[in-house]
Amino acid sequence: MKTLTHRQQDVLEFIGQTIDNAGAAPTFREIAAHFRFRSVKAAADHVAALRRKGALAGAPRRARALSIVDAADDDWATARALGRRLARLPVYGTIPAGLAEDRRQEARGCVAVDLDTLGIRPTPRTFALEVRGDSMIGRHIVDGDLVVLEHGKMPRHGDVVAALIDNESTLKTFVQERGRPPCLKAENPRYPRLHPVGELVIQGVMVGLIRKVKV
Amino acid sequence: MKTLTHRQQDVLEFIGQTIDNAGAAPTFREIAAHFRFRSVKAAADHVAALRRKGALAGAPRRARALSIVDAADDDWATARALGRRLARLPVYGTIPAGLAEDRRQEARGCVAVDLDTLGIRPTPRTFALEVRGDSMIGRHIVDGDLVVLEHGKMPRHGDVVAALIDNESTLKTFVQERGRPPCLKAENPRYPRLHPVGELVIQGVMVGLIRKVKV
DNA sequence: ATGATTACTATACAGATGTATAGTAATTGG
DNA sequence: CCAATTACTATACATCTGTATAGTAATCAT
Repeated sequence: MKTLTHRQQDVLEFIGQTIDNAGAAPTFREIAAHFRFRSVKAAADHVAALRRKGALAGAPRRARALSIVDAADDDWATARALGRRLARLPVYGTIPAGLAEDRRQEARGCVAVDLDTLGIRPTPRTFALEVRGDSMIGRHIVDGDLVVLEHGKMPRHGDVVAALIDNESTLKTFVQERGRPPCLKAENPRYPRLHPVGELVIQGVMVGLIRKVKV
Repeated sequence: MKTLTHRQQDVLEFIGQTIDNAGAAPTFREIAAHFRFRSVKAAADHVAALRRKGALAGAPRRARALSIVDAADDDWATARALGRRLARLPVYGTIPAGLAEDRRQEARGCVAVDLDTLGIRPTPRTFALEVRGDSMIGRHIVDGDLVVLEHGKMPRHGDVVAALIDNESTLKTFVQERGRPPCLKAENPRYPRLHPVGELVIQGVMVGLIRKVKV
């Protein structure tokens, strides 16, 4: 990655903020107006420099077609194709068994999650679960945490999964030891039960976590 | 929500896909070309209808400035008022003492965080810190977690704060007992030291946490 | 010292783009 | 039946927008 100058970072940040706030990239003249450039070319030059250094992507000759290449990525080229997107994930208290079509009806609310931040690809079966209780305290998941899960994903040994037990969604660790049938383990000594997987439905595999701190 | 006609849903879907793929909304002429309209007005009429019904937002008279109002929401009107906002927070490995102007130079990268999700108001002094080590394991903050902090906020008893100790940012719990000077406590029995607050700089108070699960 | 890069001013232009007017045809609700 | 809505065609226009040419000045590495 080529280093950006201070000014170029300012311009990049303004473009990013405009995309986030207004939903579309600014024009050269809008950039020039913001920085009080008297010439459009100044903005165009900066954008050209940011393009050359790989920080900006998007087809030329098109209005407002700029998109940011995420600075957190090591490889600018691969990130260029992405372009940040937000997903609105339904939040459940308990997940109904089938996870049917009318999920929104059952959802308690919605969370907007930045997908690049969590590093996940969104599927229609990605959802969030508000954690109740401390059954997963051993994995440092506490009451009130928002766990992002993916439905239909194959769980691997050690993955945290949501399972329907006693008509309630509970988080458990998926245990798969060779020569034995897979089972679920609670990460709290107060809940030492092992549940065989065959008898229950695994509703999702954990891919991320969001914690709000009450202030 | 007013119902959309089939054709309007087609147009809406095309606009959404273009935004996702190309990073910017299509122009009226691009919409017309895709649907093989011979007149630009056809596309303009559709967009006007989608605007009227609340499915599309964005300033008029501006090129490619359309943005989709999320269909997952029950009430279009409320969703429009919300307008999701993202903040780009700089991510630090270690925070320099002063938290000076040229923060970006020191930042390791950027994370986009949805503010409504974390329930915080962004300030220019909001930043993220990637957690190294397990000094806060007692508060269920583990290695690799992304802690969102606010600089300049008054810490209260029990708040998690970032402090500069031995030229490195460390997370500690702020302890304020009456009749005693405030001090910092590590939430790990292996680091039992208490640091008096007067001798060091508190760089931020924790307001949120993001955890990516490696899959 | 010299060429390259950065960071601009000033002006200009072709084509892209949103918007408007005028009309046609089909469908729908009252 | 009639008015409103949908779904377009055809043409036109002002202005928005990206790009270009021609400079100036400062910094920096060779």
